[in-house]
Amino acid sequence: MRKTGYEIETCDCNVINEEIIAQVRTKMPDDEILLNLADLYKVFSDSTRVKILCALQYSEMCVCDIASLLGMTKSAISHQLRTLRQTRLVKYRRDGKVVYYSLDDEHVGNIFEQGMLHVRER
Amino acid sequence: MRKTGYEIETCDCNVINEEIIAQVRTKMPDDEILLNLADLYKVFSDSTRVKILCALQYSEMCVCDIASLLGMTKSAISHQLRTLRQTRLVKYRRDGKVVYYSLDDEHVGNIFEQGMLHVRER
DNA sequence: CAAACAGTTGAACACTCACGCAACTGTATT
DNA sequence: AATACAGTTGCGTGAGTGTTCAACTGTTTG
Repeated sequence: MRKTGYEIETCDCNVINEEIIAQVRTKMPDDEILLNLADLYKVFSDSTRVKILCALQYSEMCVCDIASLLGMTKSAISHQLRTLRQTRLVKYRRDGKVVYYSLDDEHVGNIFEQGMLHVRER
Repeated sequence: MRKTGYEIETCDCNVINEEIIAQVRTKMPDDEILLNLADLYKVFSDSTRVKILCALQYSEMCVCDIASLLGMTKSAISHQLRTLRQTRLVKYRRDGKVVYYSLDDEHVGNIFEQGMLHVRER
């Protein structure tokens, strides 16, 4: 995230359509909501995480198997799973030494679908 | 994006559930599709771009007015509009000196909706 | 207890990127 | 032609981030 804190309320230009600005401003969701929205999409903006989430749609999987499936190290996968855990998109269960991950959000599939509609069209 | 080119096909661990890996692999979409999907969400992963797209849902707007609405410079807005143009999420029309931007993709609203469902829940 | 192994974590590094600045283009007005 | 102004763009910068490496935790097995 870039904009840390200070939020300048000025801009370097004149307003052209004051009414439109006022109208749009009343209709816009709160800043915080839009910020959370951007943060959610940030999770989906890395191809490794997308692949992990996509794989988990079909089956719960352990770290080793995900790493093998994607041809990456356990460490790299574990780091990304941490992000997915923190945003509560995945959950896990332990079975001996093995940790199995699975989806923890019924929206993941829907979010993918909407994106796919856009991607497949071009 | 990190993974530039070389795509190592090995991982540092043993496979635990070979069958599951094989099954999931057949069901997964092509790598390229998932990469494009991540790139699409990357556009939505910045709060400035989210705000711009959100504002344009209610009305077409010129650069000055968007800058005024968001309290940012014309330059910053113009930079982000460039990204949105390149991904064909917005289009523009010129009216004298003023350039009006508007949404160029009927999926934007749907993508927002799915994200909102997730965001509002916690 | 020791060895083996699945998984996690912190530091370091390379790379990406949003923003402001300043210089520029293009259009309208006088 | 000159001025004014909306918008764009290249550059520099500071902040963020995905991966690797190495050291670690936790569990199982001999």
